[in-house]
Amino acid sequence: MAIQDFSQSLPMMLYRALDEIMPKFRCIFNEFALTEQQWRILRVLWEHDKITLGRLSDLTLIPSPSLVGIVDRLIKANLIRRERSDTDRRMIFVVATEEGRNLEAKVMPRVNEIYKEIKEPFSMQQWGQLIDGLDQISHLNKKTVTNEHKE
Amino acid sequence: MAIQDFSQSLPMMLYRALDEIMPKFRCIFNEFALTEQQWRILRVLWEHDKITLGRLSDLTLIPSPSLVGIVDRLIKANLIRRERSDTDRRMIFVVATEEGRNLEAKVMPRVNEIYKEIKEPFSMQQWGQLIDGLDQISHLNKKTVTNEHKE
DNA sequence: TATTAATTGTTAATATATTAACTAATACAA
DNA sequence: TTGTATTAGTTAATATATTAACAATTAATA
Repeated sequence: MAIQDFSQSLPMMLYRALDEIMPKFRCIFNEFALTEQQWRILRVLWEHDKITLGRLSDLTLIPSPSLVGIVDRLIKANLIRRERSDTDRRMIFVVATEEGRNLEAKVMPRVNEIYKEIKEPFSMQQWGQLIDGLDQISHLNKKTVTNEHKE
Repeated sequence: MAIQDFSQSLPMMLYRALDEIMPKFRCIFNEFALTEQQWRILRVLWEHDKITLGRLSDLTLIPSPSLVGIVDRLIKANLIRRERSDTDRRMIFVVATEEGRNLEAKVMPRVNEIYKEIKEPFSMQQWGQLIDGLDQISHLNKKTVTNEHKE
């Protein structure tokens, strides 16, 4: 017995959950003239002083080709800057400008407020189960729970 | 205490889960020269003989402006067709062609196979908790539902 | 009935996703 | 060292998302 009802399939449930919560956040981002992807990059830079484009792509889940343009626009907005590595000239670091860093104190409280609203109706156990389930999904290929036979 | 670690926030957990599972499905879609969105539309039409663009947008979670072009391309591929309503000339129905309907028997078994793989490492209880959690997220604005239901 | 409001779908402008191909720099092996 | 493979980032082409504005149709109301 596989997927019966499309609307109840895992992918659509995930998409629908995002479809429900992200507009709430995007309202805030728009107030600060940020797109969701731009915010993700700043959000990571608030936790990492200096980060390569590759790692930034991993942490934001923004594909490298998209990252190029998004970073360009953030630079134009004077919120971040590029910095080529001296040791490995292939690598490019991204750093938040002071203006970019200053945004954290303005945006985060608003975002945390919404986040709290979303989390509030859940019991601590329910929430934990949800996060654990999602975590297991996103590690399907890593922790091989199934058999690993040799030949 | 709100969001501490960006990577562990609900939105990023949801995005990461999708990022893990969707490429598996997209491989199959590509074999049939379908994009993910095109597949969603066909998937809905296999459950509904005739459906308006508005409702199709709701069920596929594809925004109306995007739907226009996606439907155009599906028509060009001879998989669906438009049909203007006689009773309310604002509405446009979308219907699968025979070629579109025939795809179901070819694609669904492959998709179900992947779906089973994803679901397999979960206990029935774990899976139920995950789906219930996602369902509660996507109904935050509608109604506060207590879990424990469904037969 | 004339006017206004709401609904359905579309167009337009900009930003991002997806896939493939490509450049430059580095690592590595013969 | 030379040749090759790998890595980090970019460019290109096409498809989709987001937001706003718009046209056509229907519904609602004075």
